[in-house]
Parts: sequence; structure tokens; C-alpha cells
Amino acid sequence: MPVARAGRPRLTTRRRPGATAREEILDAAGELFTTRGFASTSTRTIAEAVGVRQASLYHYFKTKDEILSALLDQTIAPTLSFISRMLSAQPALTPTEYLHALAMFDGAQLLHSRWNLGALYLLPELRSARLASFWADRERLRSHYQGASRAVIVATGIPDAATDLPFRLVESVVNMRSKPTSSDLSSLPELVADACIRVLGVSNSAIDELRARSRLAVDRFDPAQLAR
Amino acid sequence: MPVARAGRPRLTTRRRPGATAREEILDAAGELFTTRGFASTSTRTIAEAVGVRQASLYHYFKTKDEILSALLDQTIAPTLSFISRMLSAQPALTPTEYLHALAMFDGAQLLHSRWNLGALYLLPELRSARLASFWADRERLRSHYQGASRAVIVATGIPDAATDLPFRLVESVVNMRSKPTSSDLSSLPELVADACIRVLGVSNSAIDELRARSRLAVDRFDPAQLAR
DNA sequence: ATTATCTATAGATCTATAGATAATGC
DNA sequence: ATTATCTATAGATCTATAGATAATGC
Repeated sequence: MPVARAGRPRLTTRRRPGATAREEILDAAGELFTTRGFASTSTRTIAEAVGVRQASLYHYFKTKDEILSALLDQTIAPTLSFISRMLSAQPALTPTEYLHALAMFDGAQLLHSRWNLGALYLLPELRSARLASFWADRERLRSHYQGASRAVIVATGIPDAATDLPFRLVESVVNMRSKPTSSDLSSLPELVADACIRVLGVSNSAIDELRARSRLAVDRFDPAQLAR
Repeated sequence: MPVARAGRPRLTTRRRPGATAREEILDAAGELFTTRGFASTSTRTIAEAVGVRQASLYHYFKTKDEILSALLDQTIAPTLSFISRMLSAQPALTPTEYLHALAMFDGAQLLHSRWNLGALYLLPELRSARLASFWADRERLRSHYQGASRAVIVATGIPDAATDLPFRLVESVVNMRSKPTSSDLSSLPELVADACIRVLGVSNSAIDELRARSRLAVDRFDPAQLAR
């Protein structure tokens, strides 16, 4: 039973997960933006999916852009936090372990989030929007991938341009969700993490030997584990 | 000097490449859709970029969707044609050669097209649009990648789910265009093709040995070579 | 006569604001 | 008093159609 709060009652009952109206709006917008796109989702459609009137959205967000911005901001933070926990580990991880664990964690985030928000990164329309803080975070993430990749290829002799591939491989998880392709989605992050190491020229046997340590690292540095 | 044709003259001079008005429109739409997105580009904006009035577009296209559809259709055709030329080659290529050459050719297409039309594939808004023939072509292309990948992994013992990775790697070329990442874009398709083979567990030495034959295949089966 | 363009506009949106209303909180 | 919602609407679009106009082609 919904707790009564100050304010005029809604015309309909709550139908979205989320403790606050703001979270309900973000949930609906997440679904609609990822399935229909940003520009072709109207504020009216979002409001209907929440069960409020269109104008009520503006009590929580100044503009439609701000809804998108709030959604995007919440997608990168967990991975950046995971990275900083890994970086302060003693003894330090090897570059290969670090990259493999990063790819696993990041891939799992992209795969298991309630809506496929990672797919929004690729929308051309949000290059121009005022999403500077989001793009800055994303560039930070990309340079972590690149730095780790660079450390791996000094041993394998693969060309430097290949250091962009691991980031792109993980990113492509957003296109593999909900495809009949991989029967077992739960093993997808590890498969992709393996591939990240392989494209840098590391041998199959070295990867086989790495996997167990990487799993331990993911478990150990997952920020969500702090809560338990 | 533009050749005079039947019909009322335009108010402005031609400013877009293309032998016909239809091609001028597609060029402008290609630029705008890829930089601002489909839904957030209005028909008025397209018309202004061409140098005609908004209503004049409708002499060539029934709807805005049809403009998008015409653009997308022209992106996959060359690669499908390349594939069918490879398949009828005697003696037949090995699966690894075939996959490497396919990735090189497809990657080069995505990289060197005038506008980054491949980026449109990822727009959520066009899942619902009436683009069935485009999606069917794209699925055909994906299953060629998958079939070749499957033939490669029988020898390497990599999990079956990895057969989706080469397609995804090539697809990610659309995100690597115009990034300061890879200093040398001309070698990017080969780098990505190498990575396609690597993620399937083929050894570095086998890839080194494969590359020259794959380059020959690309040259030999490129449909554009027919014209010369 | 045919064609490619133009002008004008209908009708359907869409975002954001103004201000009323119906609850709770003190 | 404060808050969260509502109703109503301004003003700016946006897509697509109708029909006029100014060229070439026969």
C-alpha cells in the first residue's frame, strides 16, 4: 500500500519501481529511450508510462535533456569506482589481470542493467546535447582501457592501434543483449574479457591461467560487495 | 555549369554532390542523420542543406522514413556482393581466409563511406520503422560472419558464443572513425580483421602467414574492381 | 505535355510555463 | 505552509498534401 505523502494525489496508482517519483520517471524514460530513441520519445509518452500528467515531469526535471543526463550519469559511476578500488590494491594487479577484470565487470554492468542504457552512448543526437560531464567520464574510462592495453602489448608486439579494441569489444555487449546468439548470457562477460586479451596477442594458455585470478579480483573489488 | 532541365528552376544553386536531385537529398540526409540523428533531423533541415524548399523532397520520397530506408539499403549491398563473389571462387578459400577477407572488406566499407552510415544501424528508433528489407540483409550478413567463425573454432576449441564477436568487432569500426585514437586509419581494417581471427583463438604466427593471401582475395573479389 | 520546383497551409504534434488544487505537516 | 500533483495553454515546431508556376520537350 503506497504511503500517503504531501501533495495532490495522482489520478492513477503507481506502476513503476522506484522509491520516489524521480526514480519512477527515470525508469520509464530508460525503457522508452532505449527502445524508441531519445528524440522520438515525447515527454507525454514518458508521463503516460509513469502514470502522471505530462507537465508533472517538470517538477523533477527542468528539461527533457536533464532526464537523459541523469540516466547516463548513473551508468559509468560503478565501473569508475571499481577501477579506483583495483588501483589501490596491494599487491598491485598485473596489467593483464587488471584489463581482464575491468572488462568482465564493465561487461556485466552493461549486460545486467535493467535497461540497455549503454546503447544510448551511440546515439548521434547526444553528441551535441549538454552532456559534457558524461562524456568526460566516458573518456576517462576509455583511457583506462587504453593504458592497460598498452601495457599488455609491450610483451606481445601487436600494433599500438589495437589498444582501442578492448574498449570497443566490451561496448559491443550492448548489441548482444536480447539476441538469440549466445545461448548463455551469464558467461558472456567472461567470453568478452577473454577476447579483449586475445586481440592483444596473448596466448590461449596464458588466458586459461589468468581467468581464476581475474574472477577473484572482480569479486573482491565490486563496489556492491561493500554493502554486504 | 548546371545543365538546364525541365521543371521550375531552384531558388539557389546546387551545392551537393550527386548527379540527380534524389542523390543530393540522400547526401544531405546522410550527413544530417549521422551527425544529429534521424528523429531530430527535420525534413526542413534536410531541404535547407540541399537548397530546395521542404515540400520539394516529397517529389522524390513519399515519407521521411523512405529517405532513411534508401540510405541504409545502399550500405550492405556491396559487402553481400563481395561475399557471393568469394563463395564462387575456385579453388575455395579456407574459412579463415574467407572471414579475414570479409572483415577487411566490410571494415573498409564502413570506414571510407562518405558519411558514417553504419552508425545508424545502432539507432533504437529504427527498430520499429518499416525497414524490414534492410534488417533482413543485415541478418544475412551476420550469419555469414557466424558461419565462417564456426568453421574456424572447430580447430581452436573456443566456445561457440564467440562466433558473434567478429561481426561485432567490425561493426565497432563505426565508433572508431574520427577518433584521435588510431593515428593510421588506412591500416584499421586489417587490424580489425586480424582481431577477428585472434578472438577465435588462432595463433599469431598463423595470422602472420594468412595476411598476404587475404589481401589478394580482397583485391580479387572487390566488386568495384569489375569496373576497371 | 511533362516535369521539377515553388507557395501556402492543415492538422498534429511537442516542450515548457502559469497557475489552480488537494493532500500532508506544523 | 509546503508539496506534488493537476488543468490549461502558448508558441514553436513538424510532416505531408494541394495546387500554382516556370522551365524544357515534342
